[in-house]
Amino acid sequence: MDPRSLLNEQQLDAVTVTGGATLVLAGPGSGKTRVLTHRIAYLIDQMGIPPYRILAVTFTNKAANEMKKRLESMVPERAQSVWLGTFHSICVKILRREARYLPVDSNFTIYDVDDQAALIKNILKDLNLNDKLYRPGAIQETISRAKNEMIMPKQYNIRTSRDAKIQEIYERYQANLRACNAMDFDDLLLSALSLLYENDDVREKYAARFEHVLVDEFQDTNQIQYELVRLLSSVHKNLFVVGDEDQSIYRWRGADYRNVLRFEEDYGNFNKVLLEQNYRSTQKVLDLARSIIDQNHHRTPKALFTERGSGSLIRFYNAEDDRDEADYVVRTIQSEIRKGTSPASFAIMYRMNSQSRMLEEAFMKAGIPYRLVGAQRFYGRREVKDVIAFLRLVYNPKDEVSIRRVINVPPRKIGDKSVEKLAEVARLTESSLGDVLQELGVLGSQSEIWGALDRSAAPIHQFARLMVGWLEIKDKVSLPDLFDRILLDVEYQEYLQDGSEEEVIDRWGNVQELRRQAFEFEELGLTALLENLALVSDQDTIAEKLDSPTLLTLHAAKGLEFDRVFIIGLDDGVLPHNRSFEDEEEMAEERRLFYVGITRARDQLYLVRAERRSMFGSYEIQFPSRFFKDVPDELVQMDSPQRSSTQRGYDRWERGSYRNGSGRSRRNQEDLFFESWDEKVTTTHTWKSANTNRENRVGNTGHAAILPQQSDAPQREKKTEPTYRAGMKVKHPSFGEGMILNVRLEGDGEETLDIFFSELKQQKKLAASFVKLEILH
DNA sequence: AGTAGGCCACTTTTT
DNA sequence: GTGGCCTACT
Repeated sequence: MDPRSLLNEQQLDAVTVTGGATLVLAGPGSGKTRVLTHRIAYLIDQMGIPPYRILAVTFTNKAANEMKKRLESMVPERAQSVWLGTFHSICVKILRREARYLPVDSNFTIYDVDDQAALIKNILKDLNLNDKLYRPGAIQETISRAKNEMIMPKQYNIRTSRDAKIQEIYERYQANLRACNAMDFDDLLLSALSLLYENDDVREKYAARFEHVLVDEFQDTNQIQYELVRLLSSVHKNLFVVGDEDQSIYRWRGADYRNVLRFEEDYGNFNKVLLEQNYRSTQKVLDLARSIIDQNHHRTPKALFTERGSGSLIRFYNAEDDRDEADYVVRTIQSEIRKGTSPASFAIMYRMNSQSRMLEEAFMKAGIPYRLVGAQRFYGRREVKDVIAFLRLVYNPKDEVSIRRVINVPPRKIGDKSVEKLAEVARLTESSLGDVLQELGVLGSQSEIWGALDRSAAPIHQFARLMVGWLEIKDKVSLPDLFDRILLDVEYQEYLQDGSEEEVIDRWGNVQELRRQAFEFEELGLTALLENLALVSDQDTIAEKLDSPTLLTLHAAKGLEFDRVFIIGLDDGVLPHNRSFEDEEEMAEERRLFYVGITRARDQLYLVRAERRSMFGSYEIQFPSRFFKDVPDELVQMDSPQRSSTQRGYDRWERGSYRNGSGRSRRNQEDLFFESWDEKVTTTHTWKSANTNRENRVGNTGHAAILPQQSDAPQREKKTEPTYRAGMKVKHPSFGEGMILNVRLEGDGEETLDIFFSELKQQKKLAASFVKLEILH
């Protein structure tokens, strides 16, 4: 293999650079993966580095698998010995090996968000906390954030009484994880890091082993991951990182692209290589990408260039509504396919998974098969989780979350009361739910616990015996046999029979898919299967070969490329998402997300938006994405019929006529609207009729193109001066007379009023633009 | 203990 | 619009 013939000058520099730390700043499509794989091959083949002394870390399994595949073709056999995987999988590998240093056993279970939520719910029940006030999901996120910042329960900063409660939950949560012999996603990284921090010999062992450490997508590392690679490369100091700050889209997950700057500080005389030649896109695509990303500050400007030629114009379609948007996409693809374009060359990208629905319907109607990445969440399906829970409790009988999940599946007359009783016994005997069940399974009515169980004793005993049976055979029979035995024992197939026919087929099909995986992992065993199930997301399990258009989120699109890319939902509030409106950094990230989407396209890019969009079952008027403001006119060709360029969505943005009508403020108004309505006034009815009216209006006029400017819809009219003052007396059509207590002028020009209504004897918060208030004096 | 019917939150993005 | 979850009934 001669790397010289396959690489450009910059790439070759990166591949062959020696001596310490190297930072490669790689623009999109600049051959980043090629550089990484070639470098690994080069180290093995030319530098004589033993493959097992190389560690390469990626963010997604997809990336890891891709690299594995390429490496395999370059240095056959030897490629397998390279430590190559995601941060999480590498950490698991280390943790299982070094379990003697850990508070868990080597067969620990990995808990996903659902498991975490289940655990938190149990704790909330124990603490008698209202799960409306303490939402398990929110607490889970809070704990996760703390862990990402390396804050342990004891260090948790308490400022409010709620913080105190959260700290208590956090503390119990960690204790329960330990008791369940389990780790959550964050623990995998955090425990690995503290293992290396606290045990010099362990750190030495790994750091001495890894002569070369390579990191992909370095801009997406968080603090913990940064520390991990720093420690793992601390002996040989051959750290090679590849990244692009413009493609950093995981800030919300703790990613900190400033790690690039930290790198520059921590490794004084490092090598820096810029990869600027783009091999993917046409110049038009790159021009657009550049005009979008150049609006972001604090970045290393890159001069991306291509030799692929100018290419065709970016096409823009301003859809009437989200159905029209989906129809446009499908229509366009259909006509291209008829012209001979391969269906697989298309990708449709969107901000939120929920946006795929309309597309799926349109594709189905057109009879075009499609490939959906993520979303559907195979692993989130009830039957899949059930079966995995059975396998997990066999693998790790301390796994209380899994036991609780399936102890009464299929229903065998074991209710909450009985489970709590068992859990109480476990607590008193300082054992686990699994231990208690095992004792019951073995001793039956001889067990001391038996007496306490009354009616549920028999069914519990039955389940316990099954469990003991599985534990006995788990090391003796093959994985598929164990799998079948469990399903037969609990009569799972029969259990799935109720429900509609398609549903049954669907569910059982999912179980069969798991069974197929059990066969696939027959050699590697239960540990590997469960690990794969925990760490490999749906994103990675999509059939590669399918010759169909791909539907995926912008996040999922990173690292991929397609001939023809649609980016849909370019509305303010969708992309950029309205949760980013308040925070400049988050807005910059939305822009990067858009940039990532644009740069996935090789030849043709389509930008699509919709003037109305159904959300939560009702229609909402949308305004064009503010990013349109940075799209140069000369790059765009209009695809919308009956539309002149002045009707192009973003002109309205320029006019500023709806700046106040950003998605965020509209959402707020809606919330306020709901809040302001008393239950007696049948909220939904009022709201629905408002929608129907709006719909009718659109229906009557036929085309959105000849609609009056949506932004001028009367109920959206914005004020720049407060109309109301505290102390004013007003009359509300439903609430009657009231006194204004407080007026707040939001940043977006919206007035929020606190009004005390004397008839209702109630204070209400109202959005001024939403209600017709008569000023009395 | 199981179930039906009503209520509600849901829609960022992922290992 | 819908699925998950709680409550109240059987």
